[in-house]
Amino acid sequence: MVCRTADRADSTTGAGPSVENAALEHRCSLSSLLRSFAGEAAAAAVLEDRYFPVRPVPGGAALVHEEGTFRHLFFVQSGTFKFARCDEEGYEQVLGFAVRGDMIGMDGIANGRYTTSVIALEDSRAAVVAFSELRGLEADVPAMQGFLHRCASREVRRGLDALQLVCAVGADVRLARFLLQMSERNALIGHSGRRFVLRMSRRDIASYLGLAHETVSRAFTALAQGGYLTVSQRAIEIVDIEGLQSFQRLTRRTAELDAPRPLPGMATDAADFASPSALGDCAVA
Amino acid sequence: MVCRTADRADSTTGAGPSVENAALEHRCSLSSLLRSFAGEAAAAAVLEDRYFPVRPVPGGAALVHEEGTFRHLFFVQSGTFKFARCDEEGYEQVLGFAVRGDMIGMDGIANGRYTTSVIALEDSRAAVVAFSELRGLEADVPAMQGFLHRCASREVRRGLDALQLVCAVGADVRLARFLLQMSERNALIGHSGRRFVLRMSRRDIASYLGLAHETVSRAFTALAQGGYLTVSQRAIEIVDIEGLQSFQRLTRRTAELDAPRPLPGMATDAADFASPSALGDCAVA
DNA sequence: CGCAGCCTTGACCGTTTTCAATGAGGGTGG
DNA sequence: CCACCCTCATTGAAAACGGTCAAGGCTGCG
Repeated sequence: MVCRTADRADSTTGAGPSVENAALEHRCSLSSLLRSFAGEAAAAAVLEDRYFPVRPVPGGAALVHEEGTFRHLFFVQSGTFKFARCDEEGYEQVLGFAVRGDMIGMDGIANGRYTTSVIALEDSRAAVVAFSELRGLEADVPAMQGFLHRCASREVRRGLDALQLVCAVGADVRLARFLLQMSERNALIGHSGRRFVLRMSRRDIASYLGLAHETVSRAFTALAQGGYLTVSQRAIEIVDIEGLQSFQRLTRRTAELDAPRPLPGMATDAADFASPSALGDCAVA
Repeated sequence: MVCRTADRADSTTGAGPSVENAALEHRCSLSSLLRSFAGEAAAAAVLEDRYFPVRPVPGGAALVHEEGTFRHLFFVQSGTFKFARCDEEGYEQVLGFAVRGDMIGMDGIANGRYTTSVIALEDSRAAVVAFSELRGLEADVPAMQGFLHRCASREVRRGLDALQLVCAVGADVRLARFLLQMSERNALIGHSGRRFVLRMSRRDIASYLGLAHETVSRAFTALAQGGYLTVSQRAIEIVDIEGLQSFQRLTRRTAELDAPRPLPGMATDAADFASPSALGDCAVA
């Protein structure tokens, strides 16, 4: 499964403290965790540091199994994971991807079982934190206040973004949105937003976008011919990011924008708006 | 449309003000909140009860605006809401629905702004709780321990379910999945899972499923002709729920089921299933 | 009663899926 | 070291599916 990824090295050492010896390879401090997941300020506010084990996951192996008992949350340190569910026929539906800075396992809290498998796409590492311990930490460490809530909120938002990505448009627009999203996430963790290597197969992308993998392939060549990007296997370079962004806005169903509902009740709430101007009228035409 | 409702605005400010006379219509106790959202046990454990304002939202009006400042979480008491985003062309993408027992607003915690509009599909009511107050409650009231985490987890899971629903299949299978999901949620809140009335228009369903509304209409008649259900406008009766469930499993791409990956790293996670030691073995081969 | 949305149905056309064939890259074992 | 196998990616061609356009029925409301 390929680790010809020279570029991975730096990302590994990225946030951590001194990764000098083997011992630290497999541990991760609370402060470095907070640095990645809650910002520098929170990390600096940690007085008494603590350490968590880090689990290395070889490419293709599972970090979490669908239906597995929930006990831990995971924080991606390096590498890439995919979330997936299998229906009983064995068809695998990819539901998302996680890179450094993403939390894994939230979905398990409610019912005590994870609801998706989480599989490494390359050799990866994730800090392992028992949920119970994390809750104790939230109570004890001021800098941790609301940590889980913010992580959870991010997850929810990411889910909504993913939904919006998948819905409502043609194949190449979907792919454009996907690539822009990957670009953005790459940039967020300090990599290039213009040049990057996709760590997932075409088939994974296709599953995620709800398309046939051949269609994804064709969409790639279409975007390349459109001059938006160059593709060489999984290596992507976005050469016209603005063009791609405006292309991505294209929605097929432009006809429906009229839906001029006169709105029966009116009582929306000014209060939710900070500023008076507000884009308020969006929802309710 | 706009808010000629300047007067109503105060209801947003939450906790405090004039909830005096209309009284119980517009208030909701902490214990009843917990009953719906965390179970009877939690509700019974409340010693000192408290009350939250309940906001009535007429059908078609917005409870929350995309981009609105995050201050409150909402707990649906009655009625139905849809989550939606508008792209700049004005096309409305529906991202989900909420009924009694669902929480609204989680997505706002991370960045201080809501990321979707939330619009009532019929006359509805939602309890309004300031986030800050809720956090205080979690600290003070034992029965509230972990309340937000569980709610958040449910949201995450719901998002994943929605994603899975939308992806990867033909139109009528999507509709079948949607209806089964609605059925299940209806049953969860004590209504019939066999007969129910959809509160959203075909267009909303279509947007949610990423289809044209005509296609949704055709899918309804297809399922009806298949003998799975009867449809009269928005009233649904599922007559063959097992049949519908097995139909829903049909994935187009059945060819891919072969993908018999022997899963290279297998070491996966005995840890996740296994006992307490769990984290010890992070050094999975 | 008549208007306005909503839902349904039909026909046509474009996109995507499916089936099939080919080539590139990597790993394994002779 | 090379042949072989396997997976991944790409491309072509035919067929199916869903989208778009258009028309008509249904329901609720003024």
